[in-house]
Amino acid sequence: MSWSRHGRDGDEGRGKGRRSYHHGNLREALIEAALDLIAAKGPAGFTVAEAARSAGVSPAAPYRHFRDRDALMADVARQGFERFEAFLKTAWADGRPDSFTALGNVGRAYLAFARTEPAYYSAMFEAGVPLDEHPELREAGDRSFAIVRKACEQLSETLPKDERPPALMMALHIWSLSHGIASLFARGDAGLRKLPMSPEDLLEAAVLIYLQGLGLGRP
Amino acid sequence: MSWSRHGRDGDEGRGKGRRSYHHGNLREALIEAALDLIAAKGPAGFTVAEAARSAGVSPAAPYRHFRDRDALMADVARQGFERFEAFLKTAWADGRPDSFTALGNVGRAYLAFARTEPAYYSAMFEAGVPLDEHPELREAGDRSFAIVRKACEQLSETLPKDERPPALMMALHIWSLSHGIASLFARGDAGLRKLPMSPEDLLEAAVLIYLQGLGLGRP
DNA sequence: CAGCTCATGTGAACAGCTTTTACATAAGGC
DNA sequence: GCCTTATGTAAAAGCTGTTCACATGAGCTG
Repeated sequence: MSWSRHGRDGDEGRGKGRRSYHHGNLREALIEAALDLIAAKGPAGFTVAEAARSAGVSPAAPYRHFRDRDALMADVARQGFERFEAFLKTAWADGRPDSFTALGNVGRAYLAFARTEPAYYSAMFEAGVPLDEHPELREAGDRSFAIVRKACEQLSETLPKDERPPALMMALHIWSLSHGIASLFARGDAGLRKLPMSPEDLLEAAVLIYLQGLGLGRP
Repeated sequence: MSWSRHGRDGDEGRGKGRRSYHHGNLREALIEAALDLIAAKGPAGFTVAEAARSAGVSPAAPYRHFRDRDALMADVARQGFERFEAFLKTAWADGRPDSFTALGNVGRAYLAFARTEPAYYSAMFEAGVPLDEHPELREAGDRSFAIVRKACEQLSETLPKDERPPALMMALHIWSLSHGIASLFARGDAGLRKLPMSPEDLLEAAVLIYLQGLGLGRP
């Protein structure tokens, strides 16, 4: 919340208590405000005007930093994918202690991200930002996917060469499963379906069964 | 498109060429207009005003039939779930020729619906209609899910009693997988990710591997 | 058929949103 | 110290959702 404005400190950060004409860090302040709004009212409830208000600037100011509403949303999503990638990478931990366990950790991390950062997750997957008009978004998404792909590759290679399933397909399956569970049962808290078990357990069971079917049972 | 207005015919249906004061079938005309708009511009692009315009009535008229924008969207989604249920039920075909094959047909039907009715699918899963405020929506969704559950039950029962996986869990897994693939790769045509295989093949492979893992390989 | 009632439409209005335009301000390099 | 340029404002146009009082006419009741 303390965006600091070029290092000078003062009593800013209290909503409209801004003194200088220039904000100093409006771009990030807007993204942060957008995140709060999306978390509170869903991706459709986010408005440029309210983000501007919450950053203490006029409704026109955001357009110095973003072409339009979609561009702001796309930037939120891009930032989300970057954090997502880092989060998954940490969970994967270069395949330690073993690729089987590590892949399970990636799955849990996927759901944990959807649950603890529902605003990012919404912007990334549910805001309907057209990927064709925001190629940087697609690339950021691909980088996240690459982690899962890498994990599947490494796990697949624990099998003898002629029994290895195609890693790309595995990755697509596990990604789809995780995304399905996340968007049906594990995003935020509003308007979601109830479940007789935790989403994490549901995903873990599915992955175990799936890997069993590939001949990749627990080592 | 020819809503017929109490059976009388004339040259209506040409946009604003309506003669009588009362529309006669506004409710359904609005739902149809909403579907077209959602299909064309996504769930966020749909506006009550434009739906009213396309039905040839004033912007206030829709509020005689729907409490607000969300209520209209929820009704579209409800209708979508009803068609979805019927569609899945047909694909299931009471488990013929055998429950294994029939479950595969249900999966294909799931994706086919998402692809051929992207507007319904959007309204059902991506519009962010709060389920708590529209219980009839949740119930309609549950009825669709029940088909998948039934299919899993019947397939599970082809195994000896002590080897049967819990049908509810199976159904959740397969539903999540289908939904994940549908929303990542198989809805409409805009802004989606490319795939090295058809979504149908991707899903079929996943389900086969999953069932294999449960000890439910092809009979 | 006359008349009443009620569902369903209209028009006008308000508030809020997105986005553009012309103008204001200040930061930083010459 | 001045000039350029990035970044802010105010005002406006054209949308939107939604509500209000009022208009219309379909169908029942007598």
